[in-house]
Amino acid sequence: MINLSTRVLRALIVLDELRHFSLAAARCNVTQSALSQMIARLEADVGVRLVDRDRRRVALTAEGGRFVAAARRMVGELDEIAADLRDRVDMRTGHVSLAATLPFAAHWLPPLIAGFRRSYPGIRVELFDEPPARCMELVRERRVDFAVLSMPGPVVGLQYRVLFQESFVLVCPADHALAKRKRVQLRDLAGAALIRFARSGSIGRHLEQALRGVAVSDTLDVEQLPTVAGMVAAGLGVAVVPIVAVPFFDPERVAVVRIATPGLDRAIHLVWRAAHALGPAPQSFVDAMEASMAAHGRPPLRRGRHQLVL
Amino acid sequence: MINLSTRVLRALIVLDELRHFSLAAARCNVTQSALSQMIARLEADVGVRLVDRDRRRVALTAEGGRFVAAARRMVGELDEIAADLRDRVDMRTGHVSLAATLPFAAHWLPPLIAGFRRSYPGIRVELFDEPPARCMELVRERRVDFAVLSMPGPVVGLQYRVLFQESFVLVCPADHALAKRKRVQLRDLAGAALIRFARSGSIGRHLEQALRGVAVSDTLDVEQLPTVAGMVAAGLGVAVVPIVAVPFFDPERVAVVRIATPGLDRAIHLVWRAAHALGPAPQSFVDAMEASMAAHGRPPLRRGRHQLVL
DNA sequence: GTCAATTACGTTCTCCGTAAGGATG
DNA sequence: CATCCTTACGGAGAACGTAATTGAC
Repeated sequence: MINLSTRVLRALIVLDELRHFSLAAARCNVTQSALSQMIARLEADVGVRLVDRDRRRVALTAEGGRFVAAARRMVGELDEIAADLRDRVDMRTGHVSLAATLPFAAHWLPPLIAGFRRSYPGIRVELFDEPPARCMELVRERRVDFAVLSMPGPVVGLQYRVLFQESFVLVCPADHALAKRKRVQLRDLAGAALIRFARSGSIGRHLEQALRGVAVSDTLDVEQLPTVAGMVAAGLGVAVVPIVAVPFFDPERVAVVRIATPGLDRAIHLVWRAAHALGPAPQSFVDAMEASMAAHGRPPLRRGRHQLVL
Repeated sequence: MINLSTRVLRALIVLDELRHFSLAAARCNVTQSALSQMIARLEADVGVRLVDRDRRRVALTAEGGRFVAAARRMVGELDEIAADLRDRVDMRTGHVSLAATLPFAAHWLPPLIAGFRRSYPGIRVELFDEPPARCMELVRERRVDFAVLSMPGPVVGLQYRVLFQESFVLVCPADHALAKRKRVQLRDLAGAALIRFARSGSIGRHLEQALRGVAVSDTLDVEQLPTVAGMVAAGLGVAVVPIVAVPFFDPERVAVVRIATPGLDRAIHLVWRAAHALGPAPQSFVDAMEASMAAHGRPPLRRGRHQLVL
């Protein structure tokens, strides 16, 4: 099985173009002697005479002509893939696909993606907004490069690290008794009508534990965050939601109150395939995510036309 | 400009197939350490991580996948051209094209070509029967690999060597006075009606010099050898022709007599491009030509159903 | 004699193998 | 602790450069 280096192929191509050993050698940055040896070795390797060397004139044989044509195709292929990879490293082309749960997908990521696309117009960005379980599936299936969600614990085939600590807030009708408070404790919810959401999911379980022992007056169970937002706005009750969910709530009709109960925060993770490094574009997107959080310690959020500060 | 060897490409392809460094190394007949270094060097060369190495699992990155696809195309191209060249060296495929003047093309070469094609069914043979000047043109234009003809002298761009010495014979009507002779001298043609042919060509000039001083009774000038044959057969006169032309003459009506005048022979040459070696197939054809002459010292010729002996 | 490619030879450098190192399950 | 990839280091061989040689014009 023939082995040869692309340097030899390039040398042959240059020799075919210039038809002159010394000039070709100069262009290849080797001595004329080295070029002569390279071609001689190449001919020995392929077992055919490729170049007719008159002392005065250089020309390829018929076989040399066929070979140099193939050499051009090979070198072209190499240069093409090399340029393609360089483009990807330099972020001129590429692809990022990620999965995230609804609050991230709907309110945090859009401006971030917009900024990323401005920085790297050649990179295609693909976002899947799915429930956490499906997000993890997408990562494992290689459908996405990574996901943003709260991991319940280690999962085979996946690795993760903490992106930030997410805190929870109380959302209540603007005219609710707690609406004017700067901060509340979970036990302050005693007697309130509580809207619980996604009880089967990780948030639901997380909150259920935290609220154990707090005697609420009434509960409504729903799955989707927008439903919670509608209910609170309608005055049906209060809810405890992660802070990234705040933009779902109508600022005119819903108040947001920080919850001071310690230990309520939960970690949001960056999740990607085990044994896989992120490629240049995905890595760069992650960098952008972390940079956007660097100043705040959490994703910056807007509520209505105003930056949300708590 | 990236330089790498096909061995590395093959190694990467095998690694992609087996997804296991140790096994891939074994198949490549190198140690696992060597393979590891090869891949590491390759990654450094192209500037991108190509392989994700979990200690347990090996998988290509997105960039690695693109690169290995290109690697497969490159290696495929190489193997293809290598097989093609091997086929040509081993004479399984190839091409021979030659030019020759009429007598060679019409009577000497056909059986030779037939034998050659039996020996090498994959080789295409192309024969141009043209006048000498056109034959040389064809060689210079690279339309043919070589030609068989009598060179008047050195020509720029062409090189040649003697294939054999061609002698001349007298052809005369079977009832002619000289027909019974075993051999004649040129001066014996005095008083005979002489048919001259191709006076402008090399044969014509060659004979005109030789016949200077011989007082023939009459002359007819024609160009084409078949015309000479028809005239002699019709009893219009005698002619001096190269021995390879004998098969053109009707054995029933024309006698052939050897000419003993010394110095009348002329050399027939193998002519090919200067500064060019013959490829495998043309070289082999030339070998076959020379082998067919080895026993005779000249091309073997048939006249009617019988081998011609003079 | 000059130009241009090959050959000879010494040196450098690449690349492989052995062996130790480190991480993972 | 076993597996499997990486790193370290030493040696063998390939390839390059310098210089002498050959060959053509």
